Amino acid sequence: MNSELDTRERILATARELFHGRSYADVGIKEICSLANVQKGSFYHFFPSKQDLAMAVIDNMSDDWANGFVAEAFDEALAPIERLDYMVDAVYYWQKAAKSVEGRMPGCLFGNLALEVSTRDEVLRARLNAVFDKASSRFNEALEEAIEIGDILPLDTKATATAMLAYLEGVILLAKTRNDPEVVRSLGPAIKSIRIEHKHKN
Amino acid sequence: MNSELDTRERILATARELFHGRSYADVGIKEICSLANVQKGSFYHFFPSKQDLAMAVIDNMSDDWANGFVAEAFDEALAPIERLDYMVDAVYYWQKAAKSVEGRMPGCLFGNLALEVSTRDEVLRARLNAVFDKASSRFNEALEEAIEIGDILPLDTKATATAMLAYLEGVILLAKTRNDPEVVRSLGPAIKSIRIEHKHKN
DNA sequence: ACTTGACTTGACCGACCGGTCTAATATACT
DNA sequence: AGTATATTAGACCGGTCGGTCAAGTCAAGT
Repeated sequence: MNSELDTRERILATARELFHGRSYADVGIKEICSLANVQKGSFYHFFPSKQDLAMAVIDNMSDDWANGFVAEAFDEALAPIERLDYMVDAVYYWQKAAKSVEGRMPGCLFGNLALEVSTRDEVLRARLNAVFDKASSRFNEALEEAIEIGDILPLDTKATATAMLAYLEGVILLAKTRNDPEVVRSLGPAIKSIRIEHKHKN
Repeated sequence: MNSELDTRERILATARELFHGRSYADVGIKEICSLANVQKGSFYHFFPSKQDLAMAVIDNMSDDWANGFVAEAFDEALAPIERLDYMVDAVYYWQKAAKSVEGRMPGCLFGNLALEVSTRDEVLRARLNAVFDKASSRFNEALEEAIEIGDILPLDTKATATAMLAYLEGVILLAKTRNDPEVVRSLGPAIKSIRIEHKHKN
């Protein structure tokens, strides 16, 4: 029987929300437990450590993300270039909604965690890196397709895809620092202007 | 007399290094004090709180930055477009050097702090935002000049300048997550491909 | 009926956090 | 010399941190 949403799920959802809205270090296990209506002991029954919880949160968010609006954005029915705009829009609306609820722009959970923990925790860093790789490959597919159908001139799709992801993360970073989602809308579309040519043979 | 480098300066330098190499939350005042060979009491004589220390660190780094390689990069003797490459190079060599010393890529102090604290601390957030504004205006000047001398076609310089800064921060974020400065070198130069056109009149 | 093992409870642990405070000491001015 | 002031020293504070643990509860398996 589901004890009104599996205890584990409740912990996960609460942790995800808190980590996203604040930061890894600022959110304690005690707070997660009380928000999720769970006792400490139960927590440590499901998650051996805070680090393990973070891993689970990353995986969980990554899945939701991949099956949610990223799946929509990179839908093959959309023209490849339009997928980029869709992605930017999705980020914009999400951040805007989050801000109107919490008062602050939370930014990207992965970006936030990456900068916070990657000098301290190899395991989490690697996990976050894998998430970025996966995201970047989505951009890559879109670019390859765009070239194939002649929408854009040939270029180094892998490098450009990574650059686009970097740009998106950078835009979110700046928007969060300004606490203003409109930055995403005004800067975001320029993601389409980024180009990295194939390397010349030396 | 300088007690072998002003106590205050020693605290500042140590804190800057630690905050940059790890994070704001992870570094305690006690650790800063012992590394700087200063007692707690002295610390709180110079800095009313950890937040004030963070402010001072931000200002200090911002000054060093503006008078250091940013001043070099945006030297008016350089062709405007070359300044962008210079900036990317500077970031690359700095991150590479830091990694070879510490084993990890620290990334950008401002970006790191921005994502870590801006949902929690309005004052720090505003300060960081001001730093980004200042940096962005440097890009803006270069772009205006580049247009004036006909190096690039007219565009929305302010928006493009901010986009370029965002891109740089994003590239650093990804590089840090990969713990690989080479990302800066391979992705960085594409900063020149970013363009945001003037808004159409509606 | 009895055992097993997953799950829950909440008290408890040592370590550490940011910050305070009093007393001592060095320095500068008169 | 005497006094005010800037600086240092380090014990101390309440609170929180991540994590442990012994003692249970409860449902399913035999």
